[in-house]
Amino acid sequence: MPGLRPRVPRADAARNQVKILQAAEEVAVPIDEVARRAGVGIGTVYRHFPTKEALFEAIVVARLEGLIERARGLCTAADPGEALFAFVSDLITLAVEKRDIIDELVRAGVHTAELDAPIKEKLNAQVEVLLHRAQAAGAVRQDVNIVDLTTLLMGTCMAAGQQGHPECTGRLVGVICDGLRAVPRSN
Amino acid sequence: MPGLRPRVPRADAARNQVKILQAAEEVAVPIDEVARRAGVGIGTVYRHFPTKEALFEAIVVARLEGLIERARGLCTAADPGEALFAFVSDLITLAVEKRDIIDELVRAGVHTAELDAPIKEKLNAQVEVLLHRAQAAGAVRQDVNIVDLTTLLMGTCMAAGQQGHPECTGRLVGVICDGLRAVPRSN
DNA sequence: TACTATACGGAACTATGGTTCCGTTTGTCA
DNA sequence: TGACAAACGGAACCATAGTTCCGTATAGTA
Repeated sequence: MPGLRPRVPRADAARNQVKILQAAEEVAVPIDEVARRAGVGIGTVYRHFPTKEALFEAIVVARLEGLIERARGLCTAADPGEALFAFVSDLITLAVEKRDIIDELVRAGVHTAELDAPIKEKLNAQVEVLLHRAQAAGAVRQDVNIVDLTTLLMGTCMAAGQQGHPECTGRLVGVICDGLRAVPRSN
Repeated sequence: MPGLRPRVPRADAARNQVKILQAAEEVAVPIDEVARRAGVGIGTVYRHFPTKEALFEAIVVARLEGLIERARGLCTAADPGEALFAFVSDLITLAVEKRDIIDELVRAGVHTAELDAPIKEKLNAQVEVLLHRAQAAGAVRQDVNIVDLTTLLMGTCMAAGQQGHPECTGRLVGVICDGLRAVPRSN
């Protein structure tokens, strides 16, 4: 049963995989451009990632994993409210810094929806923990749910990433966090 | 000087222009699909709009004009705060309803940035009036500016439009408006 | 060092979708 | 009701960008 073989990759292959991933992070689309920047041939890119989508997905997954980690870390913070707000702030700041990828993703067509579900689920679950803790502590209004929160965050990340006004970041975070803190009104 | 001729279009041409515009509103991309839905030939689409971009731009401009109108109407409302919040609410609701166009626009590649500048400027100016009035009335925090506001709105429209959760709309609007109302904190 | 599985490079191919062109049709007007 | 400018239809064309294929190069190993 050859399926059990660990499949040790050749050294150059491992190196190239990293180069490709890095190149794709910095560039906007065309595969041959990614190849060029990574200093490899097109064929090599395809050897590592069967399809352009797969390549992007790999990048996104890596990024999401980072966020999950961040969220997990904040779950045990002393102040649950501040923990959630810190997460919001980090996320949006990151989106602004790495705007090319964000709007690549957006433009590449709402992969958001199709993307590897399990990882999104994991992130969602982790953020939900943050949200619930913050709500339990009375730091965040009761009426918002995880879907509301992620929608709000997704949107702000996209918008903040697109139009290049990094100086707004702080205020955007401020408005959103204050909005989350507020007591719901009737209107 | 033939340039002064009013250029009266033929009746069928006028009719087709409308059909094309309507078809393009409902569909996602391909020109030939737009043509099919409009019940005209591809050539006809191109007779009316020199390029695909021009077609989309025409739609966006029309839509923005509607928003400008709406904003203008709200400028004289008795309660400046509520006027701004009403605008926010309308805008986001509209984005959710017409989500196909929104994310078409987004996906079509941040035309947002390139788009016919004057009309954007006009909308911006009009919304700015709403914002300033609301701030003067003490209904909205002083630290947000027009760029912050539009970024926030753009983002929420995109996100709300994309992932299809219309039931969140109300809460999103709520969070944002409350965030705008809040007094800025130091953190 | 020789051998081979693994990996590489990139030309060629394909699919998609925008745009052009021109022969045909039709609205308008005398 | 001609006559003709205006408008139409859609096949053909072109560009872009993703993907395949296969001959060549090389890391790893005996």
